[in-house]
Amino acid sequence: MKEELAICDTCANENCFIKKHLHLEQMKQYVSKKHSFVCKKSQPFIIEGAPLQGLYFICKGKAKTVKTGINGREQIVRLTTNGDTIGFRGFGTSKRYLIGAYALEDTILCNFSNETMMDILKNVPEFTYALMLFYADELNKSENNIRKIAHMNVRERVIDLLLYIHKKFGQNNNGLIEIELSRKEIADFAGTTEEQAIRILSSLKKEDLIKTVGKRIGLLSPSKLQSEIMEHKYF
DNA sequence: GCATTAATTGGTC
DNA sequence: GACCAATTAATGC
Repeated sequence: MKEELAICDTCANENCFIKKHLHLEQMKQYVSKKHSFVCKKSQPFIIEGAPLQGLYFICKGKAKTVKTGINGREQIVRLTTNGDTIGFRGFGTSKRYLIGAYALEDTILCNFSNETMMDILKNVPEFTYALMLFYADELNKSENNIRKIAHMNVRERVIDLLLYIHKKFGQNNNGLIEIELSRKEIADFAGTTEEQAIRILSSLKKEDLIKTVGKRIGLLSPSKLQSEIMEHKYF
């Protein structure tokens, strides 16, 4: 039953790198070599500093990737969901993972071994080219994040996060964003402490800009929030 | 139902 | 804006 979890042929993730190139005849042999499994909520599937074990793709679910700082403080680097890929950094250049990854909910993952990935990269130029474009895009995002952390204050970074998850995960018909992050995780993303994140959420709530139901957050006025961080969006 | 964990608030540096 | 303490809410077992 485990291997039945994720079949690329019937997968709905059109944005997945594998799925996008599945029409190529050569890809079929590699796809059959992948290994898929379930990672339970809040469990890690990549340990920071552990030896590389290939590339992971999210078939269904959500995950965070983190970097651990000096005093045990974590920085959330990226949030990922269906079709996204994880563990691509350090590929070829490093023997160990430079990030850790945790499931934010029960998540079905697909794993391609180092050897399989190497074969694909060497033999399927379309795939390699697409991955290069992806890297370039990720680098750009990473540079934007540096700027954000340098120039934005905490309130602005929290607002930025809210708009980001709003855009990435969407809002359901109750007006709540389709992801559950703990206050700690919000803080880890915004590069601050849990208390500070809570205070900012509280004031945003008082200002009628957001609403909260348990861990879920809803944006009442995305445009107002957007305008508050507008000055940082020059690009 | 109890026990551990998360969220919140207030205060100090 | 971080760190600590106290209280309350939520969640796991």
